[in-house]
Amino acid sequence: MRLSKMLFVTLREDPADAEIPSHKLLVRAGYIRRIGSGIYAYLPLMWRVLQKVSQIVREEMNKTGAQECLLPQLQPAELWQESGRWDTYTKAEGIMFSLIDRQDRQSGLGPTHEEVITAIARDMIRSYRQLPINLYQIQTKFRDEIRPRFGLMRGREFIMKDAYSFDTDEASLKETFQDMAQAYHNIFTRCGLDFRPVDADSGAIGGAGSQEFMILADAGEDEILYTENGDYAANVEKAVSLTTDAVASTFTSYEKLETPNTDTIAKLSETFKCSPTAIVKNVLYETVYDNGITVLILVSIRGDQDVNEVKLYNELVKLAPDYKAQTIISLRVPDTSAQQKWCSKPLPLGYIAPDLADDYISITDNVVAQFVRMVDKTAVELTNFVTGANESGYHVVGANWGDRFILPKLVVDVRTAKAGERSINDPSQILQSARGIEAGHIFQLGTKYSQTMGATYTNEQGKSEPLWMGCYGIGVSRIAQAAVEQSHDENGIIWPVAIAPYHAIVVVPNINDAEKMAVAEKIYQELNEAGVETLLDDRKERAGAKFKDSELVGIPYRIVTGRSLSEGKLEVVTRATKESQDIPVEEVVSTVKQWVIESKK
RNA sequence: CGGGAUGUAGCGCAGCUUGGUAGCGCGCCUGCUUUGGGAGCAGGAUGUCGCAGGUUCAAAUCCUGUCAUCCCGACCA
Repeated sequence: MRLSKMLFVTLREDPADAEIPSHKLLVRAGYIRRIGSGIYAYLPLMWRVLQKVSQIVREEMNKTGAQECLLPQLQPAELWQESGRWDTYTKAEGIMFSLIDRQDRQSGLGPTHEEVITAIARDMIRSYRQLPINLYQIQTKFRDEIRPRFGLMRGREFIMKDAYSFDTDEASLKETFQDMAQAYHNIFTRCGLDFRPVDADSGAIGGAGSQEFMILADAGEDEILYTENGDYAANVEKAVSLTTDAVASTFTSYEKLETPNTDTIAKLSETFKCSPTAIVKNVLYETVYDNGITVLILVSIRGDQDVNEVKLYNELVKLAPDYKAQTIISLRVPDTSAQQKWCSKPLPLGYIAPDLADDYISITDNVVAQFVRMVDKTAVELTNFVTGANESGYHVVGANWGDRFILPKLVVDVRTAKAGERSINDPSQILQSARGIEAGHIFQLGTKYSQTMGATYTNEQGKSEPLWMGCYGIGVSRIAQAAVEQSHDENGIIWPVAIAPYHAIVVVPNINDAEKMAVAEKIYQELNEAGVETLLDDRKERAGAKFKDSELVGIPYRIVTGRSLSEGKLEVVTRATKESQDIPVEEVVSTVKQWVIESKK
């Protein structure tokens, strides 16, 4: 491709609406343009990158025996009502765009395709002889993100590969899951990315084991904890660790003491000169289930620990049947205005004890009149601990479970693991922290969808069994931007060769020099014929501008028909290392071709 | 949805306090010169000042409403 003919517009200044380097660079280098909030046009250069990524994904998926197909984006509401996800996905804070057509039919734009694929499986899979089978597609997905941001990182419309597997039983599903984990490993490696697979929370999609593939970058929205020896890696939402030991309490007898202005753990530990690990902190949460019932939760946890809201969320989902609900709509620490809706009298904030009386909750419709009391494992073993006295300005010391306080029946793990703590797999390993961009997520769904939607097969004994399902996503457009986030410098993008829009660019410093132009044309042609995807910068620009652009756009190899041509040589520059070398004209094509082949290994 | 901010030329911004009929840089077009690190000179084109009301002789500027976008939070397969 000749740049003079290409839709190629670069910007000298950062766009005002971009925050992170990858977003700024993709816009500046002419890869993407914003059309609406969270909606982007993929311009010619970007489309080539996306196709490169897609092709790698496709090849690795095909290698596992998975089959490509294309599913509808416009999906009837009935399908989602069947699986029970219509309300969760469209209600209040839902993420599905929904619409009503002229026949008054309700549909949604697919944020994911479990329902569609399960319906197909229900219709088409009859026998164990057809299993296992794995179907995938690469296409645009829609999510009504509350707050799109960072360009393609969190868009409302984005490209994703999603695969759905069907197996006869759990063991077979686990094998498929392992195959996918390996395929993902291959995909990210081939894309030239620095990544890490981590244990993950399954979130709203449900299911058992799940693994995320994180592309490491400081701008990542997720924190991951891992050990140096690679034994353990998990999203902080899911991570577990060995806590530091509690320092024994110095109090020996139960006492209520006046403690004015000590409404935080820090102040309390200062006042009593005691370790935060000798304190039981009681945190109040408010959750709303999908049937409108509000429940107040009191979590007791060791003073130095923080509540992990994802873990807490999962514990509360388990309680949903108790309230005749299916799932949770919201979970938060209630602010003053939220408290007013159910509080019968002012809460002793900062001084709450595990036995805060239920009569703080006024009797109202849709609000459960008792607190759900939970204790985190870190607080269970504490003795003679310090905690609130349920009265502003007072704490109690020397308290014990089973004595002054009843140990809540719900003993749970809802603490946030932190860097610096010991690994559960190998206590000699200390957890490290890194930021990551979630670019892939694989789930073992089990029979959740097949059961609710009646997708069954007949086994060898002639008995009808639900299909065992797995689902496997990869953010194709997200990978493309994450690659830039991970690999750029002050001059622009540095694409890994495998996903660069072009491998090489031939720059002619002065197109008026007929001889140099002729050599450039020839090299350009020969490179393309040799399979090196090459651009020719034949624009009527000065050399400086062309060099700047080639660096901004991030093409791996630049070939310049310049001064050294008088000695029969061309200057070849590697974008990533800035290394420059003069290579005899007749060797340039074979050399660059070899570099491209090498760099893809 | 809560908090904060911004909408003026293709892009980045000034002008608004104190109303007087719109400007700068980059980009774009033409010509000449220049030609290996975002060139110089000369000339030129481009605006419903987000939208709708209102106040006023007069509104980019003041008032009211509304829409959009971005940031922080909540949320997020």
